[in-house]
Amino acid sequence: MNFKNNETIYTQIADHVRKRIFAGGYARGERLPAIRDFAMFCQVNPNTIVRVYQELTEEGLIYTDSTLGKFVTSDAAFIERKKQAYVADKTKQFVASIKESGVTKGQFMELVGLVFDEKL
Amino acid sequence: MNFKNNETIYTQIADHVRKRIFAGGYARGERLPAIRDFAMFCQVNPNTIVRVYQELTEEGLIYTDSTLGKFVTSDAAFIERKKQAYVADKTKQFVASIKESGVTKGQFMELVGLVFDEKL
Amino acid sequence: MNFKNNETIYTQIADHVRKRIFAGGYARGERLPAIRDFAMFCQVNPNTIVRVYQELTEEGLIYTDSTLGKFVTSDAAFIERKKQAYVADKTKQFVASIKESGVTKGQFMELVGLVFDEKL
Amino acid sequence: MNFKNNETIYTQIADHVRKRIFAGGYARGERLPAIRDFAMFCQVNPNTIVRVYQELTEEGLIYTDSTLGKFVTSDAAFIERKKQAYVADKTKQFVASIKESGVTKGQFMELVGLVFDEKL
DNA sequence: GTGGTCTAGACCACA
DNA sequence: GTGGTCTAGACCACA
Repeated sequence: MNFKNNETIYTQIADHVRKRIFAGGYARGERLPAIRDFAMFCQVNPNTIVRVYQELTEEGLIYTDSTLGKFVTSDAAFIERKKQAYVADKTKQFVASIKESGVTKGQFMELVGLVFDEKL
Repeated sequence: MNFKNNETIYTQIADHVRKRIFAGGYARGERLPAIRDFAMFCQVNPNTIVRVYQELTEEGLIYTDSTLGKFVTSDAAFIERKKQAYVADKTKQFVASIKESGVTKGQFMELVGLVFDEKL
Repeated sequence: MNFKNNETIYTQIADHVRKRIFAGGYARGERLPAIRDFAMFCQVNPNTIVRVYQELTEEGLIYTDSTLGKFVTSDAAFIERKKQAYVADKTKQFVASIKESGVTKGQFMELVGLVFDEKL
Repeated sequence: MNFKNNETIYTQIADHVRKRIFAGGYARGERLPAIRDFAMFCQVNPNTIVRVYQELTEEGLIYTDSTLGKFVTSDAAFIERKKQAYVADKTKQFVASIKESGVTKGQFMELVGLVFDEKL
């Protein structure tokens, strides 16, 4: 994982896990990586991962089965709703931001399409 | 101006000014708000604005006429190039990030279109 | 460190560190003094050192390992190139300036030689 | 005249005049440009030139004949002594500074020679 | 303890 | 009034 400078590390990792849950990379009910392992993998202090899991727990995406570890919620509909909300929210923020630069819809939609297909 | 928590204030303001230059809201050659005035307006310390203007100066978007103030560069082609690069870059980052959540191209393009037209 | 009046403190310190890197006094890969320590040593505000390190970071001479500190780049060839450029540049500026006073080459070269050997 | 950022304008102008006196570009006894004219030429506030002339007056290089203007001293020996001192002093400062970067005498003398002849 | 950001406010050069 | 530098010091994320 490479981290950006201008955003806190724990939010970057939280976002990464969230999206992986949305995409099914962590399936519903699946056990998440142990804090220490994940910290090692990210080359990050375990406290940082603790904070990540806290945040996702507050959102209801994961839960703790004490001693067994952290698990993705098994409520598939809930995950789907969160995913739709997340994507819509991020997209609104991004599009609102990019529109401030005075780009036209045509140019922008074309750009998004090309970028999605990794042709640019 | 309302600031987000998880991003530094100076980058948020810098981004705002940058986009306004791209959109022509600050025209080429136009004088930018004085540091102290802008700081008052943003309810922020003057040093924070100093940093914003420093960053934009390094990018070549603005320049200083000491004692007269800060001005947008008058090189329109340069601004246009920077704008294209900015929009493409931000879009690449955003789309790459959003794809991690497992969204399909069809859904996403439709969403972007609706959001652009503020129908959502 | 004694500072001259007519040049900003941060440029004087930056220049000092830069030259020390060139001379190998801070070896490649070596950790630089912590911001607060260096500030104490120079009897200067920590923010001033922040600015010094920022400048050297932009030049590529040093980099940050957040929480571990600041380090000299390990690219020896890069340092050498920067050194040659620095010495040539400063020398050009100085010689051009001193020539305006109407000194002859002979006198000047002799003077430089004596001064280099600290015989004057 | 182009001014550097990191040195005050009045010292830059003062240095320029000083060196021109040393080189005979302003001959001994010659009248210096009127404050307003010189200010116009430098695109600078008249107060700045006032300060320049003050400094040179304190050094004894120029004097004021009230109502007639500012004149270069007619004491040629004095000017010569000042010139030697100036060149020696600046050279000492420069060489001491450049030696900190770890350059060898041979390299440096060769560089100075080339630069003096504008072959580099 | 490490760096990064931000504030409140002073003082300077220049116009 | 304009920007530039600097200080003293707080608070934050991360290890």
